[in-house]
Amino acid sequence: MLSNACKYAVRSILYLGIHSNEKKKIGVKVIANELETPQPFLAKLLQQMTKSKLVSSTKGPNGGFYLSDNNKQNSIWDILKNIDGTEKFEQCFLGLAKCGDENPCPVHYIAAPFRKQILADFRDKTILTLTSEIEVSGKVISLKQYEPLKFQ
Amino acid sequence: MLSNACKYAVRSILYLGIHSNEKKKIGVKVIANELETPQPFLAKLLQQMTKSKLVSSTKGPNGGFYLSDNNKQNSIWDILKNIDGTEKFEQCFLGLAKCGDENPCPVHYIAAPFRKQILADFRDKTILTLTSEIEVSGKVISLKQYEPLKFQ
DNA sequence: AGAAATGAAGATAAGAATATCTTTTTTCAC
DNA sequence: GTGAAAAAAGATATTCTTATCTTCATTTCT
Repeated sequence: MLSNACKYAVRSILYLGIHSNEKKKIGVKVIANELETPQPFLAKLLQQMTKSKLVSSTKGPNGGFYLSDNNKQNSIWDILKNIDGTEKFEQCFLGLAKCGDENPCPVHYIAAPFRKQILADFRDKTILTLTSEIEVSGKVISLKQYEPLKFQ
Repeated sequence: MLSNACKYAVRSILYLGIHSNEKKKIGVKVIANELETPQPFLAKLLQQMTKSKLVSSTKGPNGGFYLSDNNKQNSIWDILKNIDGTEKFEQCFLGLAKCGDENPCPVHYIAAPFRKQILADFRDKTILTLTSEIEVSGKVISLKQYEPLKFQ
């Protein structure tokens, strides 16, 4: 559904949302290791996201990546926009230019409601909301493949 | 969402479902032209689908592709399975191996219901059902980009 | 039987996504 | 200020998707 790049991006931002802040920065090596993603590839993604203000960073010793309070006000949708672009979610399922409610393709009414809902959810929830939810609910989340992190 | 290949595949099968039968076969050139898809690429796809019994074909003059009654009993899901594979729809949205209802990732409850529903719809409806729906409802469908086909 | 129409099969090419490697710049600690 | 740690930037490699081209095989029609 998402590209690998985008999956890594979302996961790394959620990871930073939970584990980092202005005072506690985290290096690529640690993040890549925790999330089990290819390290240099993730580095590129983090650079890109730093440029577009989704993530913050500082260089030098004790430097690394973190989310500022501002960064935490972004949504999953903002990440998708930056990495994959949003066409995938806004286009007709069969790639037809003129598909819409008045001119539905054969699977329009199967795919459209989903698209609408997921889009709304991804736009409305901030990173802060998401990470709070995770922490408050005490749910297990599985950012690392075989070693789910527990909260609460 | 789907690969181009898969979009072309679905559209060509729906097209054949509506316009072809054992007595009326249609050549690649016509299909590719009607659907505005790259011709040689579509040819490959149709060959592949013929091999896996999603489509029927005969060679020679007046030959071409068509859907047998059997072919029409397949579903959209069968096409996806054959072209893209179904991982995309069955995997966790963030690509996490252990994500599931008991071990949800942060966006699991946003993505999962949709996935479940769309999967069910695509599995349950046969090509025959879909094409009948299209014809019965009198709806406009837009298989060709700027010249929607009308039925009824 | 022979010619023409059509799909089948195989080889090749172009582009994007994925991934890595190397060099440069910045910052901190001493 | 010097050295080390870290991100930033740029160059390169690999794989997958998308697409095309060429040749072969089959069928129909006369």
